[in-house]
This record gives sequence, C-alpha cells and structure tokens, in this order.
Amino acid sequence: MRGKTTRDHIVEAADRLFYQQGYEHTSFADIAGAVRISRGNFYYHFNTKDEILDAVIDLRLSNTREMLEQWEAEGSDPADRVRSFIHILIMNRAKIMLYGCPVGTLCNELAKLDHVAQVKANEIFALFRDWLSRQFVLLGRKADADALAMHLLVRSQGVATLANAFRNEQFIRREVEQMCDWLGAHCAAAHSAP
Amino acid sequence: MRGKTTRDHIVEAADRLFYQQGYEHTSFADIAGAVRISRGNFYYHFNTKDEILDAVIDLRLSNTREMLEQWEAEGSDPADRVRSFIHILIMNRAKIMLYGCPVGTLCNELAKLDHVAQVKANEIFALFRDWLSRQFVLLGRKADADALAMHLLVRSQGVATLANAFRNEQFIRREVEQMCDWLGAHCAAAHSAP
DNA sequence: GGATGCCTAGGACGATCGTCCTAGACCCAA
DNA sequence: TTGGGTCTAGGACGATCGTCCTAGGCATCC
Repeated sequence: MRGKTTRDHIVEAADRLFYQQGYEHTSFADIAGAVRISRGNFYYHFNTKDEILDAVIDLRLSNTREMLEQWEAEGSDPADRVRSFIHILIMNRAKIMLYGCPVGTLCNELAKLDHVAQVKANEIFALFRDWLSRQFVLLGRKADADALAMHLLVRSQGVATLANAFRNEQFIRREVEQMCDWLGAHCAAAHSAP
Repeated sequence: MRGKTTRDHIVEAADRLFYQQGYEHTSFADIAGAVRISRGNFYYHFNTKDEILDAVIDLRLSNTREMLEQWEAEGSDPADRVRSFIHILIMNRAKIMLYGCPVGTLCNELAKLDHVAQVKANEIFALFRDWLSRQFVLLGRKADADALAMHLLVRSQGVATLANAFRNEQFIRREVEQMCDWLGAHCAAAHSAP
C-alpha cells in the first residue's frame, strides 16, 4: 500500500471499476470517491477520461506481461504453461461469473464506442495470442501454432461470456477439463499430469 | 415498411442502435433521431429507457424463436440444423467483426450495469441452449446433450469476441470449419455434406 | 358542431456528466 | 523568511442525460 503514489491508486481504482461497471458507466466521481480524493485533485493527475483509460490499459498490459513471464520462468514445460493459462478461468471464476472477462468485455465495449483506445486494448489479446503461439511452437506445432493459440483464446473467451450469463461454476470446470484434454490430444509432449 | 406502427419503428431502431453502440451509450435523442420523431412523441410510447430495453429483448426473443422454428421446419436432419446455427457466424460476419455478438455483448453490458433486464436477456442464450440440446438428443447424445449445446455456444461466443477484436474473416471461417468437424466427430448421424 | 380519445411536437425540469479554474496547504531550497 | 513547485480541495461551466408536462392536430362518434 505504501510507496504507491496517488496516481497509482487512481489507476488501480479505475481498473477495478472499469472491470466491474464498464468504462462508460464509471464516472470521475466514482473513481474519486473510491480513492477518497476530490475531483479537482483528480484532474491534476488526469486531464481527460481517455487518459485514465490509457493508463488502465497500460497497467493491464504490464500485469499481463509480468504474469506470462513468470509462467515462463517457473515452469520448463510449455504444456504446463498453457495449462496455467487455461486455469485462469478457474482461478478467477468468481469475478468472471460476476463481470465476465476483463479483456473481452473491455474490447467489446470500446468497439461499440468506436473508441481510439480500442487498438491498444486489443494488444492485451495479442499478448496472450503471441505467448500461447510461442508455447505451441515449443510443443512442436510450429505450422499451426497461431491457429491453436487463437483456438484456445476462443474457448476461454466463450467460457467467460457464458459463465457470466449462466453463473454456473460446474460448467466452467467441465469446459476447462475439456480444454486440457484438447491440449493433450493435440500436443504429443503434453501428457504430464495437471 | 407499411403496416408497422410508430412503436415498431422505435423498437427496431433501438434494437439496431443498442447493438451498434451499446445500451447505455444510446440516448433517447439517438433513437428519436433515427425514427425521425420528437422526443415528446417518444415518451408517449415508452415511459422509461428500461421499457424500450424490455421491448427490444422481446423482439430479439421473438426473432430468435422464429429463426429456430424455421430451421426445424425446413430441414429434417438435426445435424444440418446445428450446422445452420454454426454458420450464423459466417452469415453475420461483417456485423460481428464490427459490433460482436448481439446476445453476448448485451448480456455482458447488462451484467456490468447490474440491470434487472439481465435475466430476460439471458433467456435468449437459453433459447439457443435448449434448441441445440434438443438437436443433440435427436442425434443420439441424450446423456450429454446439454453439455454439447453449451460447448457449441462457448465456441461461437468466443469466435464472435475475437473476430470483433482482430477483425479477421479467415479466422472465422477456420473456426467454423473446425466446429463442423467437431460436430461430425461427436455425432455419428452427422456425416452428411455441409 | 361539439366532445372524446389517440397521437405528435416541443420545450422545461433537475440531475449528472466531463472539464476546467482558482485558492490554499505543504515542502524544500535559497 | 521568502519564493517556487508539487499536490489537494471545492466549486463553476456548458452540455447532455432521462424524465415529464402541456398544447395542438386529427380522426371518430354523439
């Protein structure tokens, strides 16, 4: 908590509120209230709402990079790394059932607003895509690594959307299990235990 | 065009705008402008924005039921019906790349707004789910029909979300093809040509 | 011809939005 | 002690939001 600047607190609160309420539905007053500062002070740090969104996306990009790098550092088996990605759905199941996927829902909203930050938000997807693709290359699927990566993104996004609609935890676990089965079936080197 | 009431025109315009811009981002003025009536007249037909949303969801429920019933009427092969569902992604690819899936994005938005209409919007998903489930029962998969139906919903939702982010038509076609392959592999009676 | 009911137009309302301005607290260096 | 930066508070601004009110057009029926 200490060592963080007011700006950091603003970005973190905005990150949380944008996820829970959506970008447009979150007002300056909401964020200022969450950080317990005045709206005037707020304006000292960010001149427009777009600047906050930009900072939030930067934070998410940075957090995502850090997570992916850590997964590459701690485990030597690419299949385990991919399984770590798949299990995000279970780790974050409570929030996903309430608010959906942070990346997917933000990109959806920005697309409808025709917002300039749309391109930047999509880069979060691109991070996962490229990272997954590299793992599939390591698993010997160089030819269709990108297609396999996109396919995993498809299924995790779909699970998030429907988990949000139906609020069914058992459904998430079943689909995650199938995704792991799919991984084992498509990559000969991916037969280690989960 | 003729024979439709002013109310019908309002609901259709709201349906289109809610899809393209999102529910919250669409104002009374936007809809009134699209239908070319005054905001006062508007208020005669709908007292609150929630009432319009309710009418739009009713329209989508009705249109969805009609589409599903037509698919059941025209083709006798359940596998062909399921393929019709899968091919929605290709038929509507242009709009999906611009605005995502109408059902998924609406449910996502309403979940973040914690809107009362959330339950009703989810019923559109339930229509597809039950209909797909019935087809899988007919295909001899009574035991796991609902799981198979949910799995197809997962993949179509995921494709819609990522098609919206990456705007890649080839990706849609590839995933659709894989979904049809999956259908053929999982249902013995589903080997007819597409 | 007058009355009734359905539909339309246009503007007023309070609230809230994003944005912007100004005054002052605080701290450190000269 | 003074002065200049950095940070904070609080309110004003124009615009837009959803909502609501009233007056009038235009049928139909007594």
